[in-house]
Amino acid sequence: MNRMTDKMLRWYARHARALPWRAPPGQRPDPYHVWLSEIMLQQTTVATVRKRFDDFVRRWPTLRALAEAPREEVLAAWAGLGYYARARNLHKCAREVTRTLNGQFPQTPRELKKLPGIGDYTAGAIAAIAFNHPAVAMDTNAERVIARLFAVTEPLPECKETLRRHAEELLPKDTPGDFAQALMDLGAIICTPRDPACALCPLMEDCKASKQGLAEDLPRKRRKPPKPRRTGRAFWIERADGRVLLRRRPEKGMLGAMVEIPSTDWDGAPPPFSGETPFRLEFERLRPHVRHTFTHFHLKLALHRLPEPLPIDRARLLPLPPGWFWHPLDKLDTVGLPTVMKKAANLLRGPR
DNA sequence: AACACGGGGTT
DNA sequence: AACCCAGTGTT
Repeated sequence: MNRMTDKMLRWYARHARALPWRAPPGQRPDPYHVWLSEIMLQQTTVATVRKRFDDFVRRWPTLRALAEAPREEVLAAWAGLGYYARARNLHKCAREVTRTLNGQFPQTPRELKKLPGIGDYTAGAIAAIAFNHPAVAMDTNAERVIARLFAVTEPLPECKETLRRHAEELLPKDTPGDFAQALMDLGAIICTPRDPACALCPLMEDCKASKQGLAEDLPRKRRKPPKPRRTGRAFWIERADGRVLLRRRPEKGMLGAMVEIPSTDWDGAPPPFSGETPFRLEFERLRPHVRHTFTHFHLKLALHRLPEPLPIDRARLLPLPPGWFWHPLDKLDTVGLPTVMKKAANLLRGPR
């Protein structure tokens, strides 16, 4: 076993974080738990996932239970976690594994990668952690730790292959799961993006970047372009019996397949207020806007609502397009609004 | 290789 | 405001 690997594993044995999806020492974790946690953890912090993982497992204790759940319920349970393609793929993957693989996840990265929502990293992580298959799991933690250990100064993403080769040199064939998680915990606790705790690092004397005073500068990354600003309008249409008009978004694109308050497109320039309001109804404008930042743009959402709830008999005359529905206001929290829509609803349902 | 795709936390 | 986070899928 490589000297650095040995130090890493010894450190991990003493400092591993206790996390809900990890098995007690000496036990094999449930592949369903490993898979679910890895999907949730894609671009999402441990603190956020901690709160949601238990909810999911309580509600759907097995892969089969998740596969048999209605898709809307899974999407609603995912609301607020972001990157909603993950939720669509999660449900699709659960059904594929249950139906065509007899409920058993494949054990190799090559086969795992064929499943929806499982890419290079997640395939390696599941194979290593759940099945002890000798694979590396290159996430940003692993990339950072390896880039520093070997002082890789070439920027990401060009150096990805170099980093992977270095990681594979260190990979212990007998305990790949511990290695993957040791790399992650080291990256999360010691080898942090900013102000790494090199003095506490078990690999300090092996780390080329630390010796050169380069640790905090690695890995190098290219700067991201600034986010453009967009605007839109949301329309709150309440009915006299305490329901509000919602709709499901298209399958693909932003917030795909999620529920929203009827809104205009989010362009740079919203249409005039008196223009295309739903059903040509007359709306009042709320003072506060909703500001929300997505991955690649800032959104400023103007909020509109009817002066009075719509009488039932008038509401019945509205020609509801496919995907639109009246939803009880007292059950708004169970419908699964994405965060931007939750912010809007919280303002719209309150007083002016 | 570049881009689309959320949200919350830190600095 | 910029950066970060247990990335994947599409083009």
